[in-house]
Amino acid sequence: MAYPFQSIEKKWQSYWAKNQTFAADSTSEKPKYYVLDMFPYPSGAGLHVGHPLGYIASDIVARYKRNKGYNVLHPQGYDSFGLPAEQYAIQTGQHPAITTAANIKRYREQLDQLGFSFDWSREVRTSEPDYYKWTQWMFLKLFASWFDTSQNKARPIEELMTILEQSGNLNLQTHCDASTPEISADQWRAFSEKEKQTHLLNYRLAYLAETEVNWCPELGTVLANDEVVNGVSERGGYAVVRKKMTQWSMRISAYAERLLSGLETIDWPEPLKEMQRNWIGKSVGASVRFDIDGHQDIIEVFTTRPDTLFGVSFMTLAPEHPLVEQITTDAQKQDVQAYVETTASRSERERMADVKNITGVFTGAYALHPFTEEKIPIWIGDYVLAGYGTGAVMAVPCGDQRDFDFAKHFDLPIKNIFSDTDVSEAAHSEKTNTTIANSDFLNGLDVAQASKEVIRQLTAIGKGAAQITYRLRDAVFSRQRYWGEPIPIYFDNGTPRALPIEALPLHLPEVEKYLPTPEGAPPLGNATEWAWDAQHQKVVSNTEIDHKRVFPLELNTMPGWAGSSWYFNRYMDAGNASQFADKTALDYWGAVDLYVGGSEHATGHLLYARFWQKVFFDLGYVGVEEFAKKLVNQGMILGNSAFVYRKSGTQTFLSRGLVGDNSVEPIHVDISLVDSSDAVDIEALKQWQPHFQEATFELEDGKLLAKREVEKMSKSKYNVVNPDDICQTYGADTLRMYEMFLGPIEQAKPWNTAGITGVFGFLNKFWRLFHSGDVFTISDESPSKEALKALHGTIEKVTQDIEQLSLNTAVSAFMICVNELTSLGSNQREILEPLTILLSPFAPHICEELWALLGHESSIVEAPFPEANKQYLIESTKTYPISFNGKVRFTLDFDLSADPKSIEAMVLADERTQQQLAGKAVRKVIVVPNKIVNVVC
RNA sequence: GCCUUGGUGGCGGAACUGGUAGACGCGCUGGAUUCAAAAUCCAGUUCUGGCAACAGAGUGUGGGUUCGAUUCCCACCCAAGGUACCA
Repeated sequence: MAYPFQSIEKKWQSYWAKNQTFAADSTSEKPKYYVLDMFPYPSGAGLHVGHPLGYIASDIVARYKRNKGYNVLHPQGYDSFGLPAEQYAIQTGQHPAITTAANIKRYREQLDQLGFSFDWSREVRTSEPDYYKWTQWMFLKLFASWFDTSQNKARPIEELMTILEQSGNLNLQTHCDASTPEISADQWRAFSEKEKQTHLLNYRLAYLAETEVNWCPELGTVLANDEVVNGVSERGGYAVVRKKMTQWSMRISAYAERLLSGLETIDWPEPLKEMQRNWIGKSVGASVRFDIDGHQDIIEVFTTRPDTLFGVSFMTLAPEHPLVEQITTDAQKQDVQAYVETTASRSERERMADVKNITGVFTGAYALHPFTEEKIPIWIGDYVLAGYGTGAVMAVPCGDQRDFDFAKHFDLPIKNIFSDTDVSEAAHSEKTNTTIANSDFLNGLDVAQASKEVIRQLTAIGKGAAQITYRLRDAVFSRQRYWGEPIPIYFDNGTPRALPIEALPLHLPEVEKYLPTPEGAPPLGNATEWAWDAQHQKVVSNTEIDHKRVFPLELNTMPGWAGSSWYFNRYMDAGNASQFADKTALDYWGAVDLYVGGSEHATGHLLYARFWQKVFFDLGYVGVEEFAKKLVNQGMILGNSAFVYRKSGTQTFLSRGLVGDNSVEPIHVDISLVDSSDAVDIEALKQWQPHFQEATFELEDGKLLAKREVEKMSKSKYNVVNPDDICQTYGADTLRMYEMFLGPIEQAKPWNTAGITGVFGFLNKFWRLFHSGDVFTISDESPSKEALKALHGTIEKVTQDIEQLSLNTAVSAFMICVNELTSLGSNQREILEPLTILLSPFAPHICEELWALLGHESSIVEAPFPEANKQYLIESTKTYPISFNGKVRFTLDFDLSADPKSIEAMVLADERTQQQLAGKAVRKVIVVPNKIVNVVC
């Protein structure tokens, strides 16, 4: 008989809810611990067994830390703005808020049945006005800030205005748009209000500018760089094209260096840090200015190899480079124009797909070498990207493979500037194994020395300087969608203006259609009530826009990552109506101590959240610069798909062994129709989908065998395992422990329902320790030494394992312990009481029940976590393996208090030693305490 | 190509700073209980040979260091994830 998990789980879940057992207190004297999960998007499909993996791990840590005496914050919420609800709204006209609320209700039911110790009183939903009010508030703070490079931090825009008032921007050190004009204080003062506002957009951390964006026509919106994968949209896989549009952006590039160096201070997985480093893409090198023969203009290039300056044999400009038109000679005009047009007509995707084809064209113009004054032909090539560096490169064929290939293809000279290095077949792109030659004052130097020297000389003649470039681009922040936070901006004669803070939240208006307007404006363009009455400080009907002081409101909404960039701070003081969180609460909870979530957010959410946190740290709103001290990526739980093979063009299905040379298509079938021997239940298959009723089946040994494959869990692959079903059959405690037992949490692993019986059996065995027959029975006698040893060894091991998040081995340790106690017949209170608390983070329901049966009234969350008594772990005698030259030959029992010398003497005195030696001399004896004795002979 | 992580039985996976490799679970085999089944319990299960005691091999491959290597070093192979005309 299985233990009554169903009634137990229901009982304690309602007990916890009723007593607010897990509500955290922000004013505790106890040390704090903040465990956070990445909050889910509540999709319509509900949870499958893969989703709760990370939640279970963090819940174990949360419960453990509570028992360890910490004040634990373990909240949960919903990232509830998002595309699926909006697309459902487009199809059905149902408001996304309704869909979202229904999905959240379902999520909550599923989460509750797993017994998580979330503090639901702090729940957040990014789509609720009392939450997104503060997202909008933060946007306005970003809008009202600029980055001061001299102080390396964000500052309020008013302080910049004071500086401009006093001295213009001539000596200003800031991170601003490349096209920002130089202005003096006089010029600034002479600016009209509109001119001032336009100028300030060059500095604001949230700014409106015409930028080249990733436009996805299918989705009808722009996408951030991290939402574009291989030239298509991450969601849906639709084509993405480059397009110039006026868009809101976040000046995250100002924080490139701090985002990079901050990684050194946080305990995050190395692969994830590496992804962020690559995304930020720091390159150290120099900028070099080349004069153009017969022109006023100069070409500026960025290079990571300034040491190769004397190896330059041509220059290459991106086809979009602004100088292309001006410098092209009449003779080359036609060719150049044709080339520029062809490249412009090609999508990003085509350009990427076709990187092996070398294309380019000569402009007819020449640049002049900064030292030798040599004439260098200027070419155009689409291997140079307009968006990186300066959009121009100095081509050094002997030191860069792409330059080499380009030179070979167009028969341009290849000058060798490396001594004793062959560059006839390929470029020498490594920075090692060579010294510089044929390079005037650089001859004989190595790469590092030469780089340093050439930068010194370039600086001296004013033709270059050391420079650092980052790949990180500013993040586009506008989305042409309905179901997102409205950007709290109105337009005064085309100039963007912040809504006053008191006017927040700026509520989403009702619209009739969730599609873009016929003119192509975002869905908010359909709203009739979407204008700002500045005088009365309220949103009014669009028809009033012509009136004095009524202005159009911004139609774009914020991207999905806006709300998730700061939610961890909101949990600290979720109910606060007057601030995003009180400073006292923020200071008390500080940073997240353990953050659990997927690595797919590496260059999205996790980068943007770090950026926002740094800005609000600079502005003094939060006290820590990195929001999460430690992060763990849980691996995916994969589904075990099943296929049957259909003979091509027929309705005949073959058992997998009969496929042979037949041409077949694999067809997914529902995994519930396939048993553990991979045989398909054909009758059930016919019931499942009608078209199988007319099918014929070719069997082997009377069975239709399916092919198995491990894939991502998804509805369309019919391989989803639902946690509800597992809870029904085995209970939540079994599911929790089994998911942990499956393997290390960082690792991806396939789900296999068959294995769950092991954990289920364990919990039943544990239950039976407390019961004889069906009667609760425990003994008040003193436990045996063996039982105490088993208990304390388990306490020691489990404590270590939880601290290291090695939860699979902790489950194993419990199994060993219970097996041992069962075979000892040990059911003493002194053993079972601590064991119950020890297990409670993993299997909270059964432990609560047993704890109550043990006669305690209060919840076990208040019971102290047991400490291992080391005295029980030390054995007085121990069996040592004795090995000869590393091979174990026999064992001997020793008193552990004996010193190594006497152990050695005993080994040598044993007659088996003499047998093993067979006359050979003993060279030395190695005694490894508690492990092994090795005799070297 | 580059970066990161990893490679251990039929399977998921253990092994602390180098110290008896394969814990724990699944599966499989045999047994007990049962009229029978489910459930439960007991024993066995890396491979090869042997009834057995036992012997030999064995942590992707090849070398090295060491009394002793899954662990450290060198070279290579493979897999997963990330990323790419980034100058």
